[in-house]
Parts: sequence; structure tokens; C-alpha cells
Amino acid sequence: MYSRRMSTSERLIESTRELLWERGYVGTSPKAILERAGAGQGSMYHHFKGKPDLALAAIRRTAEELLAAAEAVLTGPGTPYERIEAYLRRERDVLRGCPVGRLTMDPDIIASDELRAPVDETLDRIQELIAGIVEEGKELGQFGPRVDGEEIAATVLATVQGGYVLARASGSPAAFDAGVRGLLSLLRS
Amino acid sequence: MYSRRMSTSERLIESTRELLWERGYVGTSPKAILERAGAGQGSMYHHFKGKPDLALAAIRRTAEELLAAAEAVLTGPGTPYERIEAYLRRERDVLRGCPVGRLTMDPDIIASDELRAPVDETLDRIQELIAGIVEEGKELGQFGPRVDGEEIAATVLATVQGGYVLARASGSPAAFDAGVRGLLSLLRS
DNA sequence: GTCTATAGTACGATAGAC
DNA sequence: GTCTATCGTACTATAGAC
Repeated sequence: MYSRRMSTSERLIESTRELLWERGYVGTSPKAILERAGAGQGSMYHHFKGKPDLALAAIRRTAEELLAAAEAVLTGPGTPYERIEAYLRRERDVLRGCPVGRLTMDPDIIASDELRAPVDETLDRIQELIAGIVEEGKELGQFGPRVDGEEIAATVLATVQGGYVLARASGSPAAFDAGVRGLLSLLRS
Repeated sequence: MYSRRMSTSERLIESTRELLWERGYVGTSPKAILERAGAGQGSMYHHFKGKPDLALAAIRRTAEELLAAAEAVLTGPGTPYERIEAYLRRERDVLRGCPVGRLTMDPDIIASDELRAPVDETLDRIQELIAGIVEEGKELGQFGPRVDGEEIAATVLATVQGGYVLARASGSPAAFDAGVRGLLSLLRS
């Protein structure tokens, strides 16, 4: 349960963020959120219109945080290859999966344009960032002239998102790391 | 609703397969399964011990089908590169996601070793198949000598699984295709 | 083997006291 | 703002008739 120094609405959002990550939207009940936040039914319906509204606030915050973390490594120091490597190797709680990407497997998220939008925008922004870096690397002769920035960016993002799937299937982060190493070996050659 | 020429237990398994694909384990209720199968509560609890038992039968069948489809293209004709390309480009209902991989985002599947096992085994077998093909290609000089079969196989599988994530996030199969083209361009160079 | 009835709990939301 | 009480429905499972 969250500290009472946090406002009730903050505690609700943080509890929802955790539960969405752990159990997804369909698997997260208002009751579970309220228990974790240490709040009653009334508080939730005072601050939010309902479960979808609270989830939207939680998803937006998680999406912003993820984008900021990705931007931090991608716009950091180093050559284009090094920045992509830094993104691929950045610290991750692999077995927990991606707090944003996992939402795409939730039927109620996909059914709602409003809930899906932050997910789409976040992945799209990261892809654009990576695409720009690849194009930069091409000009420096670091990547072959025939590779396409947008496509490689999609591959990089997909390798990460799919790496989570392989890791969770096997119950070990090893498969995630293997996928990343494989991609880096291809980017190097 | 399924044809009555199928046995009740068959209809239950097929309905469960569909619903697991569409809504995941947590999002699939026995009631929804029974409605789709055109059966009553008693039938389900006669043929299966409960929701987890029925889901296990459904997951096993879906996993077998997926493995067979993957084996078909991977052991088909063509050079190692061509077989991997055939796997990556094989017909997929991209926006529906992977019926096996999507289960890794389900908390109740991950919490149960029994339900997770068919998922793990299926992805593992496909990875082994691809790894062997890559090693074969290395001997033929089709892939660089410094690439590792297991790693590239993880990258290939992750690109597919992550491609579904990107496609569902954007509501379009385009991102999946872009990721695949990016990976193929890297494998070629 | 299949059905309906029913159980007990949880779902998501509202009402109204404080 | 926050609480408890309550609503009507759905959840997973069991019982027992046919």
C-alpha cells in the first residue's frame, strides 16, 4: 500500500500502473486497485469517471516515463551504433515485460482508440528516434547504404518487444539477451 | 456457434482456442466459452476439470498447430536464407497476434508451469529449427562466420513476436512488415 | 452426457451519509 | 473528499434431475 503522504488520486494512479503492468487491463479490477491504494470506492469515482478513465491516466504516465527513458539513452553520447546498443542493452526488468507493449495484448485496450493512443504514440516516437539515428549512421558509413532507417527501427523495437515474449515464455531473461546479441551482431556486420 | 456434428468436447476446445486468441486467459470466462460452444455448464465440467484444464487442452492444440505450420515452411525447399525468409513472410493474421506468444502476457498463464509449458516448448522448438538453419547457412557462407545460430534464431523469433506488438499498437500490419523487411535486409548484408 | 438450478464471490458502478 | 451500503450482473464451480 502506498504512503499516505501521496494524495489519494496519486495513490490510485500508481496502484493502477502497477496492476496494469502485472495483470493487464482485463485482469485488473477496481477492487484490487482500491485495496492497493488504501482507498474506498467513493474516492475512485470522485477523482475518475470509472475504470477506463483511471486506466487512461495510468497508461499516459507510464507511456511518458518509458519515452523519457528511451530518449535518455538514444540521445545520449556515442556513435549511432553505440546509442542503439545502449537502448537495446539498457537495464530492464525483462521478466515483467514492457509496461506499454504488453497492453497491446489486452482486448479492451485495443478496442478503445483512447486507451490505445498513448501506446501507439509512444512506440511510434521511439521508432522515429531510432530511425533518425540509423539514417545518421548510414551517412557515417556505419550501416550499409541499402538499409532503411524506418525498417531497422521497426526491427530494433520488435526485437525488444518480442524479447520480452521469449523471456516470459521460458521464465528466464536469457532469450531476451540472446535476441539482442543476435541483432547487434547483424548491425555490426 | 460450432456445428453440432462436432462433439461437445471438440466444440468446447475450439471455442476456447478462439477466445484465448481473442481475449487471453484472464479475459475468457467459462460462460463465454459455453455460449460459443452451444453447451451447458454440466458439459464442460463433465469433460474437463475446470477452466484451467480446458484451457490446457486448447493451448496444447494451438501450440501443435503453430509448430506444424512453422516446421512446414522452415523444412521446405530453398536455401537457408530463403527458408528463414519464408518463415518471416508466411501468411499471418498480423492484427490478431500470435495465438501462442500472446499467452505470455497473461498473468495466470505465467503463474502456472503447466499452462506455460506448451508455450515455452513451442517457441523453443521453432528457435532450435531456425538456429540449425542459420548454422547450415554459415557453412555455405550465406551468413557471416561471426553470427551465432541460437542468437540469430532468437532475433528472428523476437522480430516476429514484437512485430505483432507494433502492429496491434498502430492498428495496422505495416509495422510488422517493416520489422521483417529490416531484419531480412540485415541478414542479406 | 447434458441440462438447469444454485451457490458464494467478485465485478463495475451508484447513492447517500459524514 | 472519503467512507460504507447497495445495486444488478457476471464469475467459477457444484448439485442433482433427466
